[in-house]
Amino acid sequence: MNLTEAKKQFIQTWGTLGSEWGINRTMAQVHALLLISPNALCTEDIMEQLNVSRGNANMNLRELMNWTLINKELVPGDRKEYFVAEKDIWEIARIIARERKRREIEPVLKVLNGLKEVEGDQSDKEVKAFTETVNNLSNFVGKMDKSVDMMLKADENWFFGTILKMIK
Amino acid sequence: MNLTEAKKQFIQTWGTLGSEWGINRTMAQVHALLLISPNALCTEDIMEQLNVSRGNANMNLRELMNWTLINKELVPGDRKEYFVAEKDIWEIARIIARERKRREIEPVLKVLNGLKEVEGDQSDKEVKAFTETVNNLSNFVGKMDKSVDMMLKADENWFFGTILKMIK
DNA sequence: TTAAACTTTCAATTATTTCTGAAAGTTTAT
DNA sequence: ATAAACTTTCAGAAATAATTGAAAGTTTAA
Repeated sequence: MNLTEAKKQFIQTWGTLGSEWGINRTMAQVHALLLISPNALCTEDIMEQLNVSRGNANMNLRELMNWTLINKELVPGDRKEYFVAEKDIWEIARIIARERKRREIEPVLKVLNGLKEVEGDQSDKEVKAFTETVNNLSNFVGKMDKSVDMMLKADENWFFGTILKMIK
Repeated sequence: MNLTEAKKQFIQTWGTLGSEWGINRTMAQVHALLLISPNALCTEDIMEQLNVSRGNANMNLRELMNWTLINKELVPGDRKEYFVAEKDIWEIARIIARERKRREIEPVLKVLNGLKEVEGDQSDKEVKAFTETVNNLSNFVGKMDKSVDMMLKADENWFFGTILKMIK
């Protein structure tokens, strides 16, 4: 397979994975494009290569900056903004873990903890089933949260080294 | 907070989390409803409690069965089908991990491995950047895949015991 | 200043996903 | 057989999400 075809397939695959994970497809595609690009790209480049409008390109670049998955890069003698992606996969994984923890895990944990204090008689089976599920979930999600914290502090080799060692 | 209000909030929160993870909101809500229900519910119950149509209820129940997150339960002397959710959170986590691995990780891994064989001169920086990213990603996703395999075999206490011990 | 170069915004459009509900299909009891 | 009880299907409707593109906003150089 030639490079042009391979790039296309890579960008497409990453975009599909993105939507399956609740991430805007174009955002994932812009990220993919920058991931495999040896040099920084400007908005025009992205519009051209992905066939998207200026507004769309701008919006998704901004969002990728929010996630800190990409950075602006200034090219001397040029007024345009150029963008480069963080290339270290472990660093990317940490950024995504950190953001999803903040946006998803933490708010849910907060709600679950609030729901532990539902009033009612524990001999009522409705109440019992509810509190049991909420307690179990809150306990589980709490452990997930702590596990992500650990991963955020860890070094890649040590992390996978330890995890994969368990399998034996 | 009273039970009715708490239930509503729980179902709503779970539904929102579902959409953030690329899962149909109603499917997540049906799951939530069954998770906190002490007894099996029939399609009518779900239509009523979630205010959804028969078609919608049926479709999402079927999909939850596909995931094996819920099971049919027969009530003697009744022709209707009743549904119960798996309540063990660790088992639920394993089911979700297993399904997402199958639907998302494995296909991506396959594509990435295919893309390793892109033809072209490694002294071309475009080719070099592409193969480097693809190789790093493929390596990383491969480790993720193996980690999920391990989790699928593991016992909850041992798993979190080991993971959380690392944090110290 | 000011005008060119560039970025951001946002109302309107388009695309995608989800939902409805009635009809068709299936099963069971008699 | 057949009719009642129940489940599934699916074309069209509704809801949601993403995209466009032109106008407004901002920055820079001279």
